[in-house]
Amino acid sequence: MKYTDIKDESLKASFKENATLLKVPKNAQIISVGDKIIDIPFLISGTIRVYSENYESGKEVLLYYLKGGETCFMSIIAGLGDKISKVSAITETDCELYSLPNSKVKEWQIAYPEWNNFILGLMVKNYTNSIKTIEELSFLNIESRLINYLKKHHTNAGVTTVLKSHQQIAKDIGTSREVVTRVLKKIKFDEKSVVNFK
Amino acid sequence: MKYTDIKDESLKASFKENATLLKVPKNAQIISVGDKIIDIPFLISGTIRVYSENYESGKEVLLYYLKGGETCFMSIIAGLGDKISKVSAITETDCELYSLPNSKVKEWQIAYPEWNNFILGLMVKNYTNSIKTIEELSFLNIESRLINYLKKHHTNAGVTTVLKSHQQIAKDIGTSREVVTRVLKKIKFDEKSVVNFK
DNA sequence: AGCTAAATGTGATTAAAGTCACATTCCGCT
DNA sequence: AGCGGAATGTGACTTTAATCACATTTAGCT
Repeated sequence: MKYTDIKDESLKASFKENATLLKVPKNAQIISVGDKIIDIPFLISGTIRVYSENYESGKEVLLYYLKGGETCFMSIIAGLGDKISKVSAITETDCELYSLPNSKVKEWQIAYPEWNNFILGLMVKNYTNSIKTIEELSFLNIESRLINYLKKHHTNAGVTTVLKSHQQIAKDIGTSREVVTRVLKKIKFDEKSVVNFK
Repeated sequence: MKYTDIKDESLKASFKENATLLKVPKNAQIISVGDKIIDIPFLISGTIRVYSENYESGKEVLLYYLKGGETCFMSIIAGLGDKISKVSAITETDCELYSLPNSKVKEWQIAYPEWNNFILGLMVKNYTNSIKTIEELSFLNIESRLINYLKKHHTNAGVTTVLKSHQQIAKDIGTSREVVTRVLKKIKFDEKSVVNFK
């Protein structure tokens, strides 16, 4: 469920009242590890990449992408907990978003049953997703993980088209550029492939 | 926060009223992938291992252990969502637990602010934990993962003592028994080691 | 004490993925 | 059209961990 689907008029009014509309340019570092989380972003348009990074190795893992109508569960978690972000987030395109003080999350849970449902829905979706990621990392080889990635991150509805560079894909699945190039070439010639290339 | 810390008398009474006390023997498969989740376990005593398994490879990954006073967040998630478990759980020792119909989780969230806080606390703890697992799987080699595992799963307060066989440890961190044996031997001789062995 | 099964130890080999080093191709720009 | 930087392609090599195939040790039991 998206925050844009909220029906309760009074809740909608509260949201408007407390949220600040922000425009953020492409490639802006919205959150870095260690930042204090005071506001929760509710995306109107654009794409935000939420990821975890390891400074020693320079490696990253994608946690999820945020698109219009979505909000960052990790920010909600940080806002409810110690307020310190364990992850980073960067805009991949120009973005418009509402910025909501994290105190509202808890406050509205008591005041608005619909908000409570919304948060529970986020919790189910995001936790399930993180378990899936753990399973992928534990059980699948790079080829399968790449195939899953392509299926998940295509842009057109029917045809699977990924508009990213091999480098970007490599960062998302936590491997190197060469490996992506090689495996991608292998997949092209394999029957397995459900993915169409340019 | 543990469920045993709940203060609200009326909530405590509701819990007593709706929960069923169960005794489960050692090595009982409490939940398997695909099972319908109707009840949420609240552990009184004993240890339950919650894990994800891959049938093709026979591999597993530990998600977490449950001990006295704890409850299974994955069950709560399943109970709130499609009710189908994506994970498995087995008792590692004889266990005593309260079994609570999953419908109460949502119901009490509205009725009892303390319950709402309890669920939010679980959410923060479990989500944070799952992100940590993702980071470990992505960034650390087996040696570091094993060290982290030993630190986390020791039994005595001061001295790190793990009472499991190499086979069990291997299952938990998703590798093979030989690798655990080898790495464990290496760690013993390394300065790195913070772990005491028998 | 002696038997057995479980647990641990270890070398050799294989497989998967990461790294290095460089060639080639593509694409935006004036 | 042509220049330059980004993106892709590829061989060779290294590293890490998994697998195989046994040997040895330990612990529980009568």
